[in-house]
Amino acid sequence: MTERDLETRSRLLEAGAKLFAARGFKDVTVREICHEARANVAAVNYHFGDKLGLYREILQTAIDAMRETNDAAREAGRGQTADEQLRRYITIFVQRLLGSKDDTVHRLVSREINEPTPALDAIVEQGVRPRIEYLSGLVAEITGCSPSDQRVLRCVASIQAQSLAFRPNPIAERLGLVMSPTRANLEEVADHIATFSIAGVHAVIDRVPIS
Amino acid sequence: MTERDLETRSRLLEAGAKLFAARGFKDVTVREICHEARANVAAVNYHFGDKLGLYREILQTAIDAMRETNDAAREAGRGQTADEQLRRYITIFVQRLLGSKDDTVHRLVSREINEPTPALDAIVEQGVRPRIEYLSGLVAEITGCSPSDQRVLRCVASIQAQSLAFRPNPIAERLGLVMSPTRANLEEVADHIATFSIAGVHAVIDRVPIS
DNA sequence: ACAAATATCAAACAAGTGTTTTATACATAC
DNA sequence: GTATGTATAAAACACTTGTTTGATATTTGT
Repeated sequence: MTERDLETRSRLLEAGAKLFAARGFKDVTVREICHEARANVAAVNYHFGDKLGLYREILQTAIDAMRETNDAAREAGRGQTADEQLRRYITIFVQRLLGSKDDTVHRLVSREINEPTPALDAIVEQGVRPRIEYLSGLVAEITGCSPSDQRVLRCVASIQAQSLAFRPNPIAERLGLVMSPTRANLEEVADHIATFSIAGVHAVIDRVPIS
Repeated sequence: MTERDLETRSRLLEAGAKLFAARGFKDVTVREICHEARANVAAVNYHFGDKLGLYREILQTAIDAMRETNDAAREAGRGQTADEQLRRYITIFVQRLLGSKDDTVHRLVSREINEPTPALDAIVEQGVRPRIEYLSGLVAEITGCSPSDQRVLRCVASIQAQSLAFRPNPIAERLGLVMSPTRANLEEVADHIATFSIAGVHAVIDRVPIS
């Protein structure tokens, strides 16, 4: 491993992350990646075995970022009431999701959801499951139900779905619903999701007596 | 146009719809479609000009189905209170989305959202925009805000996001959150989204005074 | 300094893509 | 019946894909 090697290797990782996030695994060619990284066409196969090897390594850094966000969002709520923990979790999550200039991580994960590759398992186990389990625990505490109660899981799905919905996307764009990533707007969105969701959780549980 | 012609043409449409829904526009080859339809490789180009022509025609039937669902969901709430109109709209929508055995339509639209083709415009204008505008009007009526109020639009996004979230997907599957499409479960999910959302809408508006 | 391992490069490979061509069957109209 | 427009078929075309090859630098260990 020479210094130059590391440089080429990391340039490939960087270019690959950018392109995979923008257009998905299958739609990006190794030639594009190598051109973007100013490397030879054979570079990907030499350094990562094959295209999927490069993708896996890129995805792992995305997964690590998910875990980090997860930890930060949990930490933000320590010692608070369950409602407030939920609010802070949503806030941190939305800020990371919508507020960072580089949302490569989330775009990668989002792509993986819609066109799974063999690397999906790692995302689910290391990135998504911890998130769902924490939210389930929180909603269970709020409602007094079991974390595995179907009503709890539905609430978690509702919360998670909203958090992802406010990412810029071609449809919202075409509808003129540009959610510009202003700092103020960001807080408003996070506040919206939190308020909307907390009220939703309470309503769903109040509607039917706790089993 | 002989009878045999019509048969081949419609076989191509059928096979294309099935395959495009399952794997998206780019991932399906013309050869696959023609094989599935027991037609020659040149059949697609002969009958539809090119691959995109076939896709456009398939997608148009999906758009028509969206409009039909939209109309039915509106009709279901005639003469009711705004809250009840919203509840019924969500119910109809969720039933169509999750309850039909053949969800080709929604899978096609979903794919188009995540990897847009030149045909996305038609979906947005004819399928999505009417839906958003109706929901905006409804939420505006519930809250007393303008339909173009940012808070109203955020609520609409929250509602729509939840409706789409409960579709079976590889991640929910891997997490063991199998939402089996039972009839009972279907009603529960629709009820959950409606109750959760109506409470959410009221909470979001109560929190900040109406402008 | 020299040999061995490592990294880069241009070129080619094998497989697959959408599309076009050319020829043949088929139906319908005159 | 023959001509005409339509539909199907096999083959080839032009191009792109991920990957491999073999040669040439470059760095490293001694």
